[in-house]
Amino acid sequence: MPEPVAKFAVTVDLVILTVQRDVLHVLTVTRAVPPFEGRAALPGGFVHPDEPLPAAATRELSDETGLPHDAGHLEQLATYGEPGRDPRGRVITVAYLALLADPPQPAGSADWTATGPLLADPAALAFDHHRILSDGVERARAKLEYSSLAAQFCPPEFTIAQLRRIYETVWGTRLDPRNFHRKVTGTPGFVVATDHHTSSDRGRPARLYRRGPATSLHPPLLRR
Amino acid sequence: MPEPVAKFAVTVDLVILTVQRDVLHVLTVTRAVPPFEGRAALPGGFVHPDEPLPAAATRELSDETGLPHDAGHLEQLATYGEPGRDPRGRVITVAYLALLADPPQPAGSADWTATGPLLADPAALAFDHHRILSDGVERARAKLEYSSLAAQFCPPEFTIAQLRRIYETVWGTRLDPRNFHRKVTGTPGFVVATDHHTSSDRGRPARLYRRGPATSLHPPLLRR
DNA sequence: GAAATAGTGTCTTTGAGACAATATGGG
DNA sequence: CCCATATTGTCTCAAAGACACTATTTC
Repeated sequence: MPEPVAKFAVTVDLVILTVQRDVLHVLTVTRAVPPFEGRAALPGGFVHPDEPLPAAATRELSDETGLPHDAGHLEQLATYGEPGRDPRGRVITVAYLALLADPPQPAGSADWTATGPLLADPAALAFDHHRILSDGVERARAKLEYSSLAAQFCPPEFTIAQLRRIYETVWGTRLDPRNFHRKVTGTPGFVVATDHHTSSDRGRPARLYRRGPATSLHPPLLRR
Repeated sequence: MPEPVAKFAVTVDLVILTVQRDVLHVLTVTRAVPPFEGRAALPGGFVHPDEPLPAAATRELSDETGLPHDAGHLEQLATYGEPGRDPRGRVITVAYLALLADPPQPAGSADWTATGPLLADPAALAFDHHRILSDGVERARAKLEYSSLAAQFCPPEFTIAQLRRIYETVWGTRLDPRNFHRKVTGTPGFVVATDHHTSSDRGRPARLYRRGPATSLHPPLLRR
């Protein structure tokens, strides 16, 4: 006796993070219709019938940012399916985490929002998006420790100080510039030196680096 | 113009790991019907209409093992939804990872299978379960480094040597018993000493410990 | 030259790894 | 006693953190 198989609406929601002016920002959209009309929410949308989940995430990402499909870093975060998380009915959402370097100003009702106030107020975002954002930010924080992901927040060429400010912004800590420099340049494959330098606004010009081939950091760069 | 919302069958699949006789095992079921009839698969089942995802995972876990709902460790692993991963149609599965200490022999067609051969042969398991198992084992391996999860593979009271063999089994490495002992007993909250001892089969009797309150390890216990 | 930032060198401390030495049970 | 395993101690090395010092730019 085969029991009837329940079917569910499935969406993809995106936590798209970037660092702007030394503040961690997330892309939000303002909801134009109930429920949560006028409230900020994470961008997302329904998965198409024959669409792979990563394809849906990539599609939403470029729709919302206007960036090409291969821009930045994208990984699956987690899946949220509490009955009642959407007042309209049962919706299961697969959340993805994206990290971008200096993306363009988005079109439509989308905008970059500082994560600080959103994390402090559990009701600032619609649905259970506060929880999803919290999980996304925590994942990003944790991965900076043992992966080279921080460089995904930087443009193709960047200084060690820029990379350090990424860590300081995401972690909310201070790092010793000198020890950080030694650690980063001493980890094989993390960054690759170019022969370009910044035209310094103040102080000695800094060498520019590119992302190296390494994906994981051994030993890790631990938070205090 | 609201586009029609596609609906999907959603299942929960389980990677249930345990260590038996110094070998990492996973719970598998033998499929009784096509597709993949007679092939081993991870246990799982459809999510009920108003059932939270963790509830579905817990339900499947106790159905398959006969264990109470609060036994062992259970966490969400990842979600797999490739069109075509199930030949019968589009099915999205939310995979969970469970870690158990000396569970009972399961009933029905379920059985404990050594992970080694399953990981070596991508076609040993039905569907995309090879990928799911690989991800689950890799998650467990990684989490042993920076969490106290290894103790979840141990009975309520265990020796440091038992705990060490968990690490050696899951990682496939050798660890120095003396350095491991210092590290584990020196990490606050990882293990708590009891005043019980083993009745030694050979050698000096070992003190028995319980799981401590700590959940994360700082600094981590890194693989070589 | 003064100020600012980049980058190097050095010392101290912490913790991992190697391994000797000691403790305590069973034959 | 001998053997095996548990547990402690000691030494060495690698890497993190503190911080003096040098380098190179703008003003």
